[in-house]
Amino acid sequence: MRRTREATAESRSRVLAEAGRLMRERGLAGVSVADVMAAAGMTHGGFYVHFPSKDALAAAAAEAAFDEPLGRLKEPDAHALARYVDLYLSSGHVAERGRGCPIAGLSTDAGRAHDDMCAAVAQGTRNVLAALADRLGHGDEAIRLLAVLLGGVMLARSVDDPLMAERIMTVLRQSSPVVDTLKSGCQKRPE
Amino acid sequence: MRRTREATAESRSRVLAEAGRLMRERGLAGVSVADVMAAAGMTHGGFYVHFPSKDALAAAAAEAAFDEPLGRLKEPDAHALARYVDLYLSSGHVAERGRGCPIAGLSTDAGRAHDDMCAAVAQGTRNVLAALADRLGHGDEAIRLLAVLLGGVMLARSVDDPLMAERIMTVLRQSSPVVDTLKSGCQKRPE
DNA sequence: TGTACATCAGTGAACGCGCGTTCACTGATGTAC
DNA sequence: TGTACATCAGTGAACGCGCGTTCACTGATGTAC
Repeated sequence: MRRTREATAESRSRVLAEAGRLMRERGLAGVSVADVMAAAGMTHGGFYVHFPSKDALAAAAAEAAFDEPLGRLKEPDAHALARYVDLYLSSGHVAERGRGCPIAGLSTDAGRAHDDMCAAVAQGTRNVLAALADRLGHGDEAIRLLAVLLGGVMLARSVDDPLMAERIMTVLRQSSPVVDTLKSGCQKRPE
Repeated sequence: MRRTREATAESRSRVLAEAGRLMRERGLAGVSVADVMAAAGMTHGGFYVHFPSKDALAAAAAEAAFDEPLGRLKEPDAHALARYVDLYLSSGHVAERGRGCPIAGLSTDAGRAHDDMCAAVAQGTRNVLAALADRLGHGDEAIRLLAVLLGGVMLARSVDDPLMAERIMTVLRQSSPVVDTLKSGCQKRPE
């Protein structure tokens, strides 16, 4: 049955959010259109009202998945970057792939997917780098910081052991590159 | 028709090598048993002579994929670590996923796969960390170095732009953490 | 060493299942008057 | 504002395709004598 325009928009948002979560958890190929629709509280037939294909959903969901981290990085107060780094290098981030960094959760799949999803993740990644560079006042520092964060979480997930993951997070939080970067970041944007 | 024992072993090796390459390029779900067998010069029916299931192949291929990088890290001469880092932070490594680091190419899939592949990648990752720690004389330094390497290649692949990838590689090669780590590595094992 | 037979690596057709996509249908919403 | 009709979001069955796996078969290899 037909829904209100508002309800339709909410349906589409739920589909996007659940797709973003499930894709990060199970991978694009590991999630079916029916899975996503069921998670959003619908049946699979209605999917094509919202998206022309599964590939189009993947691209839109990948783009949408960057909204949350980019929003956090652009919060006006001075500690936004420190919070971002603390949350990134946390055991919770290692465990909760579905709600974690979309670069860590989607970039491997994006490289193998159709052009639209690949472009969405590439643009999102550049946006995160740009937001970090804005905070740090230096593009090279943004690259250094994001490499450590991304590599740290990938490494901690790869070892598949909570204790080892915690150690990796601790070492990287204490490591000079991250701390130095954060210090210089706070110096540049003390507001 | 039956083959010699040697030919059978070579067939199995070819299947493992091609599976490792294709899985890193296209992902586990993106490669069919028939694809792997065709790449190894056979038809799909013979697959089950060598492996009981596709999952078992994934685990065996993941384990085998670590042989090459671990071998390079354990070469006796003093520059093995420097060569490993130079090759890791190179544009060629960003582009050639099929022959690149198995952590970068397989860990995302491993986290979603059955236990055997997950365990194989986890063990391989720990072995790489141990080999780096042996070279550097310090486990924490191994974590810091591998995080930068892994994160750098993931980031360069994610932006999907050869020029940006080259910039990321250059920044990380010049960055103090990697260079410092290498310096201390050479000091500890000058032999 | 030579011979006869059993073994088994690899072939290619077939099966069954799940998935992306399509489609006829439903009934509440939106709109024209 | 109220009414009649057109629209369309969502349902659930169906289709076709690809994939993992099985199986009967082939013929060269390995082995027992």
